[in-house]
Amino acid sequence: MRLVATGRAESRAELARLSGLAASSVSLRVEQLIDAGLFAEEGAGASRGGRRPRRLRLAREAGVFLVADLGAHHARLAAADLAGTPLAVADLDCDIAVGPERTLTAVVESLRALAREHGLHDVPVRGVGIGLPGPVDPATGQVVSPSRMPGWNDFPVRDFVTGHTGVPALVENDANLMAVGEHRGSWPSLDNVMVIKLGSGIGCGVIVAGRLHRGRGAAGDISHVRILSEASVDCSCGHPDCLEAHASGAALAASLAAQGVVVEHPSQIVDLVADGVPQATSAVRTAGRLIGDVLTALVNFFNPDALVIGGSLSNAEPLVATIRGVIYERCLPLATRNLEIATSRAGRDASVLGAGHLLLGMADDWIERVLER
Amino acid sequence: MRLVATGRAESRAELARLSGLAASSVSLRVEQLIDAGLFAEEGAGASRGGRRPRRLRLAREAGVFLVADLGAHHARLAAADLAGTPLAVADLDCDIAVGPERTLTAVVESLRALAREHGLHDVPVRGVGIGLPGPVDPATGQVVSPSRMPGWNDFPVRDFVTGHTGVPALVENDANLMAVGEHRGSWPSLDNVMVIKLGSGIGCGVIVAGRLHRGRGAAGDISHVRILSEASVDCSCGHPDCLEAHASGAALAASLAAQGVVVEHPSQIVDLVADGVPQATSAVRTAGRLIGDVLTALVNFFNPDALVIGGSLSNAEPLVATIRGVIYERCLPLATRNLEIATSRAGRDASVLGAGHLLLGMADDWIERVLER
DNA sequence: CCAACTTCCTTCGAAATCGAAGCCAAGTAG
DNA sequence: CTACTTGGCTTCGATTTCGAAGGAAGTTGG
Repeated sequence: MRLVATGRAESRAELARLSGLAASSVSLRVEQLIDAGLFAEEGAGASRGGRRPRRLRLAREAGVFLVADLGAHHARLAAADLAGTPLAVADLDCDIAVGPERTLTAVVESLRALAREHGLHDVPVRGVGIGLPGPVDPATGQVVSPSRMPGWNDFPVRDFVTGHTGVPALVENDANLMAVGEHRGSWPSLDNVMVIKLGSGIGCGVIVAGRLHRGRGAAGDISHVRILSEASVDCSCGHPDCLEAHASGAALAASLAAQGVVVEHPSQIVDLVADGVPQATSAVRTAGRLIGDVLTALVNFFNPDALVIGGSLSNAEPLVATIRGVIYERCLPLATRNLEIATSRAGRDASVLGAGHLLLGMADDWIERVLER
Repeated sequence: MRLVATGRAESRAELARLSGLAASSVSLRVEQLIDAGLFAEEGAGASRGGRRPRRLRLAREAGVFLVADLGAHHARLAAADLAGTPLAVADLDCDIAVGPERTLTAVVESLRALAREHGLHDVPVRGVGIGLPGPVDPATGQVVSPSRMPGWNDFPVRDFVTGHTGVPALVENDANLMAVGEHRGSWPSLDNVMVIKLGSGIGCGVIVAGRLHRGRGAAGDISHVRILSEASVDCSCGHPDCLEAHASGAALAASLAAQGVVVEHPSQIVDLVADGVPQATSAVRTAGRLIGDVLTALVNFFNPDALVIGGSLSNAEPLVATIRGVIYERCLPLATRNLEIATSRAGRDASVLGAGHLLLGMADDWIERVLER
């Protein structure tokens, strides 16, 4: 089912090749899935020199996932099919600082409304995904010591959402969702990918051997590395000169404000850079150098196949160019020999795709239930 | 077979529990393995409240692995059982700079002699493992752009060794072997482990999700990260102020030599520190601070369960204490909350154990052949 | 147009795997 | 000492999976 959902297989024959199962076993199980209403047959595919395959796809009635990617003041909502492809999206203003109960209740309500408005009432909801701008304990689905989410510490987000919807819930850090989405959407054949999210904060998600690396829940933090800089700035974490305190969108906004240039959102910095405002360009280049320096050590250590730069600031070309330059200059040739450095391709829907992918990964339970019927 | 070799299972019942196979299937296959001479039954184990299990272990005649861990001027040789436990060890002086053919021929010959001398002539050799102090391409078993191994670049080490022995050969970076061995021997239940090898150079191996992370072959490099320091030193890699140029055993020896203290081998630095020679202690503390700074970023990023410090310098207590202090002070609390920082437990035999573990992992082919007979 | 491939998919007997039941050999409680 | 409990291991019929063979539906080249 996963092979069909990810688009890697479109026919029984491809399923057999990729899964390693015998063709006869594949046929049997595909038939079960069709009978259960999860798969649908859709015409014939292109011939590869012999009989044309009968194309398989997920049935529309197989189900949907509802996904919300929360930021500090904003949530991106989506209803997606089981492959993670968005069927309907919406934006919701909400202040995460009002606490988990109110925020999540509003989000779940809006997700339901979204699905209803787009004629999905007859399609069962198979899971809910929540992206949060803070560290999440994968075992419990709780937020742990978030810096900018008052009231959320140790709140059982997963249980709360499952309780209010009755379906499996996935709770994950926003950068991690983005990393899974980028990998699944744009680099599925690469094993090791690093995804940096440059927005008002600096986040990072890591794919190792094709799977999200969570560590003990804190993996992927790159924002509190000490950097070398002339001016000393204290970071919210209590240490001086963290990367985030110098190079995040929020830090850039503050430094621009000190020069008389007022910005409210990181995307406005991108606009200023595009307009050629010199203070903005210079600030962004400095940030790029700092971020690049930190990434140098991580690229040498982790030796990824690709480094993807996303988040709203990734549209500032000088920023990306500077990062790229620093990495190619300072890293070991062996580490950069085959390294792709690219900007996000999936864009804002990467997290939806990522959540869909992870939700499908925990779908074994309900799939089995559906098949038994 | 792997479960028995690693000591995780000692009876058919344990195999069934851990493998997920049905007890009846386990019994069948164990019988095959015993018939083929790979397993042996050995008395009864401790009762867990019912009938006592019949203990299983690898048969002596099942085979041995031959392992050589090469350094710049020295090789550690061992014959090990299929579990990686050393049955016989030896040391060999050899200069790696004479090139791969001569070095490997001598090593293979000495390994054969070692096995012969210890009465293992009747036991089949199932594989040969070679540890090298440079980057190895996992796909081809070749060394790639090693800095201190003249003549080895792109030499097909694996094919050469297989050609001269007729058995599967494993070629791997020395720090990687050590990492696998430490993980397998001392921290088998942890998923994510970082192992640092502090000797005349600085190496690092990474275990992610229980498996060795190789990246594109260069993963685990931490020695060419730029550090901040007053005195500028050029590194062999062409960049200034790499960690290795300041904090490796070789760098420490050079800096001590400049102060009139002559050392030839990193272990002598440990002796000097133990004797309380102030220049040595001070040098080692400075190195610890630099290494700790670099590790801080990596610990935040990778969020391991354990950080193991090995190599000959790991016996210098002030060095380890300084590293530990820097990490606990600078890392995110979330990253250090459950972090173990320990020194090597397996010591010099870690690489042997690691090679054995990896060789058993690629043993499917010959096991199948043995069973078919 | 036709024969000679290719590839896709299903059919059907063989082989592997499972799981319930039962036997075996210990510990344990009275 | 006996009866009961617990866990280890095997037996045997049911189920799943496999793989060779063959039919179906194409392409390719004369």
